[in-house]
Amino acid sequence: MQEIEAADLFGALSNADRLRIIRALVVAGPAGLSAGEIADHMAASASRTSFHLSALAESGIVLRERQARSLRYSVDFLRIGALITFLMRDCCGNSPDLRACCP
Amino acid sequence: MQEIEAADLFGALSNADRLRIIRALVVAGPAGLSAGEIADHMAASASRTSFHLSALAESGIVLRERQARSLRYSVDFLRIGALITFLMRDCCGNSPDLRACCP
DNA sequence: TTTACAATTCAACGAATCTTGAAATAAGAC
DNA sequence: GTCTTATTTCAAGATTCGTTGAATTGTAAA
Repeated sequence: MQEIEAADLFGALSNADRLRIIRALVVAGPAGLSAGEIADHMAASASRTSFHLSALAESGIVLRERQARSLRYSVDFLRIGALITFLMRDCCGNSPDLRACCP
Repeated sequence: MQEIEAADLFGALSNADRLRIIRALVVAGPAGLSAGEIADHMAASASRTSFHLSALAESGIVLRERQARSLRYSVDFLRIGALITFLMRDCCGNSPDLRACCP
């Protein structure tokens, strides 16, 4: 992963609303959640939720698929895993100090 | 770690210049680098480098210590480790899918 | 085809971020 | 003390981000 791509992914994670969305999607599992369910979960407006979902989808952290009238979102674990790998290996030199801090 | 704190840390990582600074500091090891050495390494102006260093220091990802006329910066591995732990455990539910993606 | 529902897009605005170059601060050398 | 070096801070401008509410698109049901 290149630095610019990693920076974009970190940018997608740099907002508390978006972190809460990701957590909800992880709990939901592979089936994911609809945009409306996510908005309910966050007690946020539809447009605000959609704004954040678009940021996550554009970065590739979440996947989106139409299902009848709803759009279903789910987490892309491969992408998050690639980001963690970047942080530990490419960015932080796979340092023993870091490994020790991340059990 | 709380969501807002994690979001701030991700924000500190959401810039390619700052990722390059971190990489240089990791390579430099515990001794760290002075602000001037970092600016040379990045081929960026002193003020621009200082702006990004302040962002990293304020988030706590890097530590700063005066040494004669220089300010010496170094990485705080504990803080990065705590962020990775948040991402894998608190945010992503310690999912086996994620563990599998992050060897 | 009309109606209702699900979700996004748009327009507007304020807030935050990033860059640049000039000015100010901090610390040591002379 | 003055001078020099190292770094930050300031001011200005451009860009991007986040929120709100209204308008729009897409899909299915009646």
